[in-house]
Amino acid sequence: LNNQSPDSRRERRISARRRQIIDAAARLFAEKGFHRTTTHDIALAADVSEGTLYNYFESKDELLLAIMDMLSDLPGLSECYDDGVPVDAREFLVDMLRTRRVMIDQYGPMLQSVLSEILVNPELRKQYYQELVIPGMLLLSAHLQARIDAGQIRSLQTPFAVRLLLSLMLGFYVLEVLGDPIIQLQWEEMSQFIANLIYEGAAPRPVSA
Amino acid sequence: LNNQSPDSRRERRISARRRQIIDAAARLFAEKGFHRTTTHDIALAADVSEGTLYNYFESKDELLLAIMDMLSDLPGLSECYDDGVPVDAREFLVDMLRTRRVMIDQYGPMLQSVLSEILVNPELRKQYYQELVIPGMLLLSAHLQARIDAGQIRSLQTPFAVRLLLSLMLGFYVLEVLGDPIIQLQWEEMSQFIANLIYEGAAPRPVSA
Amino acid sequence: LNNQSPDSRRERRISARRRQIIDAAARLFAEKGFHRTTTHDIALAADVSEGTLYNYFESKDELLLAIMDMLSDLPGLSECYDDGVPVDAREFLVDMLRTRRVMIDQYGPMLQSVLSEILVNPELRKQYYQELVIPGMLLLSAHLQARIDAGQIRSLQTPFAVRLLLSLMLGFYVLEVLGDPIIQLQWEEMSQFIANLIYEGAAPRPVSA
Amino acid sequence: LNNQSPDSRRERRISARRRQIIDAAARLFAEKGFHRTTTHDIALAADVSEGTLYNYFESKDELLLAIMDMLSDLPGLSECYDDGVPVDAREFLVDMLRTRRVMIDQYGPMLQSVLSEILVNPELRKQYYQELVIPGMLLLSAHLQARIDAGQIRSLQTPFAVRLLLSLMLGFYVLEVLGDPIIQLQWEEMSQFIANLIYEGAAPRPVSA
DNA sequence: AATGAATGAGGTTTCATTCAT
DNA sequence: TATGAATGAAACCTCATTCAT
Repeated sequence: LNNQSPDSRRERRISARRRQIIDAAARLFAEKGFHRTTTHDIALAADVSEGTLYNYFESKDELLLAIMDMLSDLPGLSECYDDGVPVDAREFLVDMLRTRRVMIDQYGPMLQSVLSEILVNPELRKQYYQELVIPGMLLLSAHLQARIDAGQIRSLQTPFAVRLLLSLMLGFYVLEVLGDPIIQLQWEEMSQFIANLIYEGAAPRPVSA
Repeated sequence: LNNQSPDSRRERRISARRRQIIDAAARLFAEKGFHRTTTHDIALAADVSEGTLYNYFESKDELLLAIMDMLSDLPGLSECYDDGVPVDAREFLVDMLRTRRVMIDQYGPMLQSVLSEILVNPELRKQYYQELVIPGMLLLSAHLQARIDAGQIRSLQTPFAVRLLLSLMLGFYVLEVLGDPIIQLQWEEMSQFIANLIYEGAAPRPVSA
Repeated sequence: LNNQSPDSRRERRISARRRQIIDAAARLFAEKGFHRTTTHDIALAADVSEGTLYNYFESKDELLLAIMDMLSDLPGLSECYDDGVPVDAREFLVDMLRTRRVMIDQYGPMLQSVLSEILVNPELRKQYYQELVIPGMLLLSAHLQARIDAGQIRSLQTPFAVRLLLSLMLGFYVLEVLGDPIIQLQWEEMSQFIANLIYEGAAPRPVSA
Repeated sequence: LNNQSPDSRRERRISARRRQIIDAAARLFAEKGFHRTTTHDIALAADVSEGTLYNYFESKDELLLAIMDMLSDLPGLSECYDDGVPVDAREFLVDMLRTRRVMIDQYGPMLQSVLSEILVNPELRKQYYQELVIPGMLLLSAHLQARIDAGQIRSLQTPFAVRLLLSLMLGFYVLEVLGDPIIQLQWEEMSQFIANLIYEGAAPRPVSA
């Protein structure tokens, strides 16, 4: 009944251990920052010895990179727009914001620590941009194009539009981390508002005759 | 002709020294991050001795706080919308983005180092939110209201709108730090695009009869 | 046909394993030094697991002692002078140097690692002196005496002569490890020269009338 | 009366501190070996803090290199044969061995730790050979040639002779470290014996008619 | 007021050894 | 018997801070 090859069991154990360490580290990094978190802290939180950390990761820096890799492996990114085109454009925006919220709830801590380091680490920055930002923009770009082709939104310069949306989400994320209550508590309402504004514009409504 | 009181000269000298140290620190913090920058590095860059640093700042942490204080003293924030209301709403948005660009060029390094730490330092976060974000939102809010009152934009929920704009700028800033070429090189065109989109909306244009 | 008692087979297997580990260790110790060689390295080189090392040796230190024991078990030392006395004294010196060369080729790495540690480990030093140096000196002493008795060399203070010869060989060994090209490449010629010099002396040759 | 420039005082203080640390380190390295000596030990023995060590030396390895450099800066080497040629050849050998003894008493600990590492560290080995062994051989070579020219010793292949002498001294040094009582206690007598043997040879003395 | 050498607590990392499988 | 993941003590090194000059 031992129908698992020992190798596969071993691999799963190793991968579970890695995950256990990464999760502990990401949480602590988000709470106190990468540099204020000691390897001792991580070992304690992950319930392993400090030595064991180094059986799974070459260095503390590697641990941060591993966290970043997890972020870029997110199945989420691709799937989150995959429900097909049919919904109308306004709904699409709301959906995007909603999905993002879910992902933040799940991967927020990882993003937080990574983002903090990225801002001040040119090397990491480059890697992050290549592995996360560019793929994200490509996906978003394709979706926008599909909307345009479907006539749901007017033709526009997608590179600019993509940056608009991405910046918006990044900015919301930062505001959320900063503890802004509106973002935290009225996310749904705000999503509706944003979607509406972007769809209809801020210009005074022409008095329909 | 020594019409300056010795005290005021002394004060100015002290304040110049402080500024010299803060500038050096902010630059290094932005380049390598707060934690990877040693007090030795700062002393070298500011062309003073390490001991002197401690005559002007109680600790390295204090230095970061001083940088943050400089950011919140920026006259810029208030002035940048002060040209009065007359310009039309679309132009207002473009102006805002343009002004932001100028400020980033000037205060970018300070913001970069502070933002990085804020993401992972709850205490700093709170202070930053109170001293920088809230005042900024209030200013923006007032301006928006003025536009609404002037009939330049339609009535909308200002708290949401304010967060939209702020997030947008924060997000742009992060994308810029990340090295996104479009943001860096086509800022002017992109500003026009954004202003337009927000003003007119993304909905397909009704074929005017 | 199983004419070996299981015990003896087992013993031989154990002893072969020990030898396999010792050889790997000695090689690595000579290459990188005792302290820069990890038990992990040894396990890898000996093609066993780290755990297995500890089934055969109590500790890493024990491994070094085992290497030293191998050196003192060398049959070589005693045999190398055993060809009897007949050859003339000059030839005896050349033989000695030649034999030494062969032994170095074989046991060099072991000697190298042991010697390095001996220089800085008083305990080991004592043991090495007792187990290797003294027996070696006794052997050499007996041989010299035999030569003297045979009238092949003049009567001299053997304790001093023994130290002269031993030091010479030790010194040559160190020079060889240091990479001196003359020692490495012209060993044979040099042996002849040394033997000659010691036999005949460095004094100007009396012009034979 | 402060007739010393502050700079020169500072330099001397720094250089004294360096020496103080090097001496402590060399002593400990010789006693326990490089690897068994901790930076903590060194700091304690040199009566400075561990941090201070690193104000004077980049790393523990650098400390070993500094010790080696001191050995090669020895004025001794060149001076020790400088008394001119006049003394007879036998006396020259005795002098050489005597001088060596003095130098060992002074620099022995340094040599001990360096030699131990050299045996198992190829990089160090090369440097040591270039900086210490080769210059030493050149000096010795010149002296031998002078003796030959003066007719005090017969013509011989100096490269071989040089290696003979050097090996002899190296070997004696190792035997001394090993604690051999004859070398330690009867050095003078032994020197005489060696000088004699090498000068006159081991061949049975022809019965002078 | 300015200096920079000295400090030592504390960080990251290594590695000999153990032990459950 | 063989394995190799887990361990944790201890090593090397850094750096914010102090203080005598």
